[in-house]
Amino acid sequence: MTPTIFDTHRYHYPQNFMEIKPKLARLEKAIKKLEANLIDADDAANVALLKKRLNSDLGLKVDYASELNPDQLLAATTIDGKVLVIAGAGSGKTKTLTYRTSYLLENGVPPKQILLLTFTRKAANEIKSRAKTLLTNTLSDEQLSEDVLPTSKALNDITSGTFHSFCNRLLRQYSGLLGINPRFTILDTGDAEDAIDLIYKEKKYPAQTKKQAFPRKKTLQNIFSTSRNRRIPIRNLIEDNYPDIAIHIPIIEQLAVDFHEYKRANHLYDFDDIISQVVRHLKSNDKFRQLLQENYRYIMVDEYQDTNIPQKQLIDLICAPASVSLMVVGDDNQSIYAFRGANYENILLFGETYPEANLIKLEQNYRSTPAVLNYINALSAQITLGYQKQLYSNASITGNKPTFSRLSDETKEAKYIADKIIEHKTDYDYNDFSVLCRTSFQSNYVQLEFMERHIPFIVVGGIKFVERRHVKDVLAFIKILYNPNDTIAWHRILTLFQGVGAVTATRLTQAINADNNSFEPLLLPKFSKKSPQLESLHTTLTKAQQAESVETIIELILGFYIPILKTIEENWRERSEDFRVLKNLATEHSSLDDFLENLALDPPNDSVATTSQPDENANDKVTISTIHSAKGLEWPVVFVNSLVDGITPHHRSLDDFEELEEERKLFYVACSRAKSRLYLTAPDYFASYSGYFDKPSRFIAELSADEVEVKSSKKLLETLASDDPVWW
DNA sequence: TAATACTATTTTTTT
DNA sequence: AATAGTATTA
Repeated sequence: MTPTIFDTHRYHYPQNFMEIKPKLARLEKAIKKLEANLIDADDAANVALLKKRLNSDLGLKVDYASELNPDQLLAATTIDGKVLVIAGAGSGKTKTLTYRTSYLLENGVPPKQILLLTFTRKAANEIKSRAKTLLTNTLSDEQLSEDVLPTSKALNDITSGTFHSFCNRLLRQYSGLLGINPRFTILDTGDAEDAIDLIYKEKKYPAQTKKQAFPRKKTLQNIFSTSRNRRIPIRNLIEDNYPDIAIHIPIIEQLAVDFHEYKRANHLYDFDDIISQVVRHLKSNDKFRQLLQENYRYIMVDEYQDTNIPQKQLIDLICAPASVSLMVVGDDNQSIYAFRGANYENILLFGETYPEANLIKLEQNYRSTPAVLNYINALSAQITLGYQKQLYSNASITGNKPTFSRLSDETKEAKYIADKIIEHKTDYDYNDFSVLCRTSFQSNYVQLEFMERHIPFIVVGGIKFVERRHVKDVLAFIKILYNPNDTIAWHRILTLFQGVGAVTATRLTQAINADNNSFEPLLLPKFSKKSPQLESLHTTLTKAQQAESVETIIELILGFYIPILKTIEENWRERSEDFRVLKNLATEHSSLDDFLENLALDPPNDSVATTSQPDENANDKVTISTIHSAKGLEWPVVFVNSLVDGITPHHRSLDDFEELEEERKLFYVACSRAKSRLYLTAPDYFASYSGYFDKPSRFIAELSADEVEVKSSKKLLETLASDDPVWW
């Protein structure tokens, strides 16, 4: 093997490899087991099987065999049993799911029996609409009117969406059977943090010590969520990952219980509850479980590598009967959501969970040039654990090798990217470029540079529309109208007023809930004397309650809220722009619950404020995105910046083997977005409160120069040549 | 006692 | 920029 680009001995690697060795051994065993059940399109027996499936007199309308490659064809037409499809980057995963959906319908599977779970609602809708096109466009008008139209209409009856939207619907639809209130509201992460904070302050737990501060609400929410999604007791989680706060464990454990009870009492569900509560009901309620097992007979799960334990349990509970068909699709190289509780082991242990399961691999890549493909295959080889895979392409033109350039600082790095975009602009549109960043902060210099150079761009990732303070405020009003028990929303609104603080807000909320959720306590002198606005809040809410449409409700709320916003935010005018977006969204929804559900579970990620020049070049823009938000997307020219060890991989992941592996996969995701040109860049150093980083990313250093062209500055070599003490 | 003004500290990725 | 803790004001 050719020597690596830089000396990797200069990086320190995690030391906990030995501790997790037994776990890795178990995973390896499960992988081997499933590899033995590989259905390979090269196998003559499988080819014969395919012919039998397709050549019989089923009268299939779509010509599956000529439109799919042999492996895709196997995946699309294997409809019985449990199957894992490993779909490499750019291997036509969505296409395969589309054709499989169409194949199921053509084989007479009732659409109501199909459940399609995806990572985003957009992905689900894309599969459905493409399947519809497939079933209608390929046929003559004559055929269309006869048998296919009903089939394509049937697509509307397929249950599809994200895990969260599916479970949310179940909870509301089966509320009677489950004995719960269907008019619950959803707490996003920020709301959950506020709730935890509120409970902590109300309960006045005895302080354990003053020496070590009690953790922040954000940390607490994170601990609770991770504990549930990864099934790790709070105590173990804190001892392992937050040793500083171990002294507070008893209170944190109590707080977790109180938080849970609080949510149940007030009909509040956080993101984790939505899934976990359904799982809990599935386990304990036989009727509910049987009902779902009878309803859903053909289940497809996309992005399986990013499922967490409760999501896996949900699938397993519904798919328990052998007769239920399950196909999970994913790429173990692209599991990048462990921080959110995703468990990369799920996809690796599929063969252990379902001993009879089969494996199909899609390895032909339709996205990248061979030069790019060589590079991402080399990256893939660095990933320790996973299914055997080698992406290949039939493209004849090799294309350009990815390049790695080191610039003196972040400004120069941004300039370099802008220069390259201008250089290539003659051959490409702005739409064809994207800049992918490890953290949203890493895009700041790029944004500034683009603004100066008048390069239009759109920012994806980072603070989202619904997380903006003023949007959350307005939504709080709507939540109250839907679920007057939403104490978190009440608290948010009441503390907006001068003269009303946490204490008054809590008392008032309690008074309202105690009065059968009537708004009358707002008018009680003991409260109304605190702020004159309480009375006008009462008027506004009462009017809004009688309003006909979501739009009217928002108009009423804005009339009340904007004057308040003026007093608390300097840039209220700018912020008010977002309300236009909100009103537009409102027109798309007929009911409050529909509107709230969509904002919580399928939030719009682009808002007006994050685009550079409104209207001008309206549709031709460079995408600046976090790597996470870029998953599943592709661009002809991709830049990956900040490739400094400490940013990519992130310094918080350097000490843990599994976390470092995830960073590696994250880099793999970034690079595999590129179709023909891949530019990797790093500044000479990066300095912030978190540390000083000046080595190029180890992910660059580990590879040989065969796959990547290094355009190194002198500084890079100097950095690596100096004999730094290891603890630097 | 409650609200708010001020100060020090901390910010990876997100359905 | 947001949060937590502390000091000050009503």
